[in-house]
Amino acid sequence: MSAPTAVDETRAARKRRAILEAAAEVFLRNGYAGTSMDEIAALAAVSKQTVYKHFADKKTLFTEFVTRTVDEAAEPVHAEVESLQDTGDVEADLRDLARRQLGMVMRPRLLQLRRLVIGEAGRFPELGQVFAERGPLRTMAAMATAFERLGARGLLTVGDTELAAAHFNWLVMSIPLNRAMLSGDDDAPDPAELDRYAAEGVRVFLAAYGPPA
Amino acid sequence: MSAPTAVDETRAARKRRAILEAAAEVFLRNGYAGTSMDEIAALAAVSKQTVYKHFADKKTLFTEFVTRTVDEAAEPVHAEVESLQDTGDVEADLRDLARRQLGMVMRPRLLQLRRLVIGEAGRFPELGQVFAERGPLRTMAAMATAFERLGARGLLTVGDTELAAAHFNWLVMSIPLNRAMLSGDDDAPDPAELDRYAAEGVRVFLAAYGPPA
DNA sequence: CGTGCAGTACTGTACCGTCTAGTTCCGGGC
DNA sequence: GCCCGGAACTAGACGGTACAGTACTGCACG
Repeated sequence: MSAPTAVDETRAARKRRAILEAAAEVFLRNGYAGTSMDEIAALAAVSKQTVYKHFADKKTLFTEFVTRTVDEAAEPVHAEVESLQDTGDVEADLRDLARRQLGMVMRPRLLQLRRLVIGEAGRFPELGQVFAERGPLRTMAAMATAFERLGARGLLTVGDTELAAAHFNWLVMSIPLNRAMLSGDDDAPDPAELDRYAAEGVRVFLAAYGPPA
Repeated sequence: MSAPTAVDETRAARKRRAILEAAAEVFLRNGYAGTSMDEIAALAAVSKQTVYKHFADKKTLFTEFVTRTVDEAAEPVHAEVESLQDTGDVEADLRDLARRQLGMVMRPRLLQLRRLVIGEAGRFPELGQVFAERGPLRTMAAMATAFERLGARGLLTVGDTELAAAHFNWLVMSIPLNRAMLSGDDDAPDPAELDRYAAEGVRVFLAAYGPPA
C-alpha cells in the first residue's frame, strides 16, 4: 500500500523527508536563488511553518539536501571498484567498470546536481568540497589502490597510481560528462555511445598503463 | 593619460562598454539570479535608465555578456593549434601546446565563466551551446585536422581524429579543470603542477596515438 | 486532550522595468 | 569662438511582484 515511503516513521520524520524530496526537485530545476521556500512547502504539501521547524533557513535546507543527495548517489559507485583487484581479465573488467561508472555518473539527477554544485561553488565552496570528496575523489582513491594491487600482480604498469586513476576516470567520462554539463539536456545519452567511450577510454589507458610488452 | 579605454569612442559606446564590464564582474560574482540591475548600474557609474537604453532587459544583457566574453576568451586559443601540423618534434610541441592551453583555460575569469554557464545551462541552454561551440569544440576540431596531417606524415597513429583530439584535450585538462570547477577557488594553480599535468597527459596520449613502433 | 501542523496573514526587504524631471554632452551654424 | 537644439544621461521615485522568515488561529491526529 504505502509507496517506497517507510510507514513506521514518526509523522515529523515523514514531513521532513517530504520537504527534502520537494527541495531536491525544486533546487535541481531552478537553482538556489531561483527557488522559493513557498514553492518547496507547496510541493511537499506542508506548511511553511513546518519547513522552518525542520530547517533553520534556506541555506541550511540547501546544504542538507546537497550533502544527502551526494551521499546517496556516491554510495553504489564505490562498491564496484573493490572487485577489480582480483580480476583475471584486466581489459574486460576495466571496460565493465568504466561502463558502469559512466552509467552512474550520467544519470540525469546526478548531472543536475553536479551543475547545481558547480554553479554555486563560488558561493558555497564547502558543497563543492563535499561533492568532490565523497564522489569522484573517493572513487579515484579506491581505484588507485586497486591499480597498485594490479601493478604488483604485473597486470598494469603504473608509477603514480593516483594519477593513473585520474587519467582512467577522465579518459572514460570527460567527453560525455562535459558535453552534458554545457548542454541543458539531461536525458541519458545513447547507451551505444557510452559503450564506445568506455571502450576507447580503456584502450588508451591500457596503451599507457598496460602490462609491459 | 587615458586608460585602456579607447578615447575616440562615442559617449554611448563608452557607456555601453562600462555596463558590459560591470555586468561581467557582478554576474561572475553573484550568478544570474543573484545579480540586480541596480548593482550593475551602480558599478558602471551609470543610471538604470541608460542600462535599459542599451539592453532590453536582464536576460538580453546576460546573454550579450556571455557570448562576448566567450569570444574574447576563445580567440587566442585557436591560433596556437595551426602551427602544430608542421612540427618537427611532436612530443615537445604537443607538450608546449598542452601547457599553453592549460594556462588559458585555467585563467580565473574563464573558470568563473564556465561555472556560470554550467550553472545556468538548464535555464539558458543556448549559452551552453555557444560556450561549447566557440570554445572547446572549435579548438578540438582544429586539433583534429592537425592530427590528421600528422597522421599522414607518419608521426601519429590516429584512427578517429576527433576522438583523439578529445582524448588529448581531456587528458591534459580534466584534472585541474574539474578540481577548479568544484572548489570555489579561482586562483591560478601552481604552474609546476600544470607543467606536470601537461607532460603526463601528453605521455599517455602518445602511448596510445604515437607513431607506430 | 494536547501537541504539531495547516492555513494564512503579515513584515520587511529586494528587485525588475517604467517614468518623470532636470542636467550634461556634442555637433553644426554663425 | 559662441550658442543652440536635440539626444543622451542622471537621479530617484514608483508600481507591481516576489520572497525570507515570523506570527497567530484553529483543527485534527496520535
